[in-house]
Amino acid sequence: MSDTAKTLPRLDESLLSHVPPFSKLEKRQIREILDMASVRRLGEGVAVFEEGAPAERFYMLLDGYIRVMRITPTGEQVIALHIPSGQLFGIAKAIGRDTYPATSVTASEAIILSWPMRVWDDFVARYDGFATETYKTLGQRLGEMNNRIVEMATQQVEQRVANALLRLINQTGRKVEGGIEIDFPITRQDLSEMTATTLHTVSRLLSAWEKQGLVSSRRKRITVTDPHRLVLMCRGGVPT
Amino acid sequence: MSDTAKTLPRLDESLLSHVPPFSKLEKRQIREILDMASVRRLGEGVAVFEEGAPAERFYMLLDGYIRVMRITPTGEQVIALHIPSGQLFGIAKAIGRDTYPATSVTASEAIILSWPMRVWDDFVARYDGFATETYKTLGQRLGEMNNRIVEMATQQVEQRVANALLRLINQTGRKVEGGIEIDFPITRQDLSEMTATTLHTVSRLLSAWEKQGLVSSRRKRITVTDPHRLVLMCRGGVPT
DNA sequence: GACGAAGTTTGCGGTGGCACAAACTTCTCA
DNA sequence: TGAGAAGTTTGTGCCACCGCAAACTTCGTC
Repeated sequence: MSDTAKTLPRLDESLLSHVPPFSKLEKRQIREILDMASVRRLGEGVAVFEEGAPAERFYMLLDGYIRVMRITPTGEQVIALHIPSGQLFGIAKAIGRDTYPATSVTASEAIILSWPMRVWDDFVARYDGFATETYKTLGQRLGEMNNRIVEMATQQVEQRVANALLRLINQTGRKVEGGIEIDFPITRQDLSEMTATTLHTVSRLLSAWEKQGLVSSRRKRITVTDPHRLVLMCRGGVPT
Repeated sequence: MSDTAKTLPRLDESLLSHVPPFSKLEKRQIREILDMASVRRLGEGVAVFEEGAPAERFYMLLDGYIRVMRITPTGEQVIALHIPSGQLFGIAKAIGRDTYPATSVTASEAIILSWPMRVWDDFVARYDGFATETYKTLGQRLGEMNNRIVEMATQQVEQRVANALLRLINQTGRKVEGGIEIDFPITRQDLSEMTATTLHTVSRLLSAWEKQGLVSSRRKRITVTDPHRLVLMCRGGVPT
């Protein structure tokens, strides 16, 4: 289970000192927290925990990206959201659950800390700002889910895909020459699972947008070259 | 604003003593809480608060039903969920927000208590079990939204409407002769806004189901007469 | 009890985007 | 360097569902 945990060097306090849930703490407290943590370095596409499993640990993503997904009885996958580094995840206890509500998979190479769920209440009680910041990110995710529901209910596929792309570059975008690139490998299939459509339709849309100079893409990589015109796309606007 | 607040008699402790967020408290504490509360009795279809407005108060629904909805820039409405009596709502502070994330409208006549948001932190700190129970209902709502996303992404209209009906009778159902009735007035339009379809399609489905004896409906009232066969409908099963 | 408003039913035609299929490109690893 | 796997592109046919339209029913109200 915790194979790679011991192989890494002792963790430095600076790792957590600028991460919101811990930013108000003193060095001494961060030391305490780090000493309780396990570290793991994971490759791409590795499951951190599965939907329905007992929530025995909670996690902090130090580097990389996490994809939160659910699987239907018929085997279809739906991607709920992506988590960027610096956020807690798997915090079932915060919403009064004792099993994980969804599956978490690494969307890129990732480094994660984790603690046994039993120390959760301690964290909340002892560390100033921890609870507040945690519930703030919870609120953000809730808002995001809310938006997705509205989108799926009212928008066409084209607009949903455009929205998904914009959200990705906002949250996980990296400036490169000629635009903003999504910072982790993402396939047409992934994008289709985020927008409730098929990889074929996503492929067609991206091809069309590429011809119009809105995006440029390689295998598993997508760069948005003209975010502004992509925004217009979201409002149901017809191109050119 | 708070016109009807004073017209009601002094509130009895028994009102809150069995409601989860307060069930662990002593009579004395409940008295404190009630003395801080404003009461309002509202008719059907009245907005309690609007999306985006500053979250100045939080609410407890004592009787009736609340519909949580969002409105798109183009004026389309999407119903996010229904809240049954005994639950808190408008608890923006719990998710680190200072504006309401959605609009709340009464789905039936309703009686609501409310407190200024400034006492929220006091409630959390002073009253045992308040925070825990609050986050539990938050978790339930989150889970419900999550399910809706998966449904909308993977299921056909017929299955979504069946699911919505079942959810409604589970959460807000009332046993009547010949089945379980949804406990508040609900139109085809409402149902369509819950399932991302049109009132026409909902009407057609209900008509078909009525002929098959699955449901029976009058204007603004729907009774599920054969929940079991409706469950089969959700799995994509074709009717007899 | 008659009028209007609100809610419901039903018909019909059009279409967005899915299902199926097949070829092509890019990566990985031996 | 070559073979297979993984990911992408593109074409074709079709149908579930929406949009529009019109008639009908139920309810509230003066």
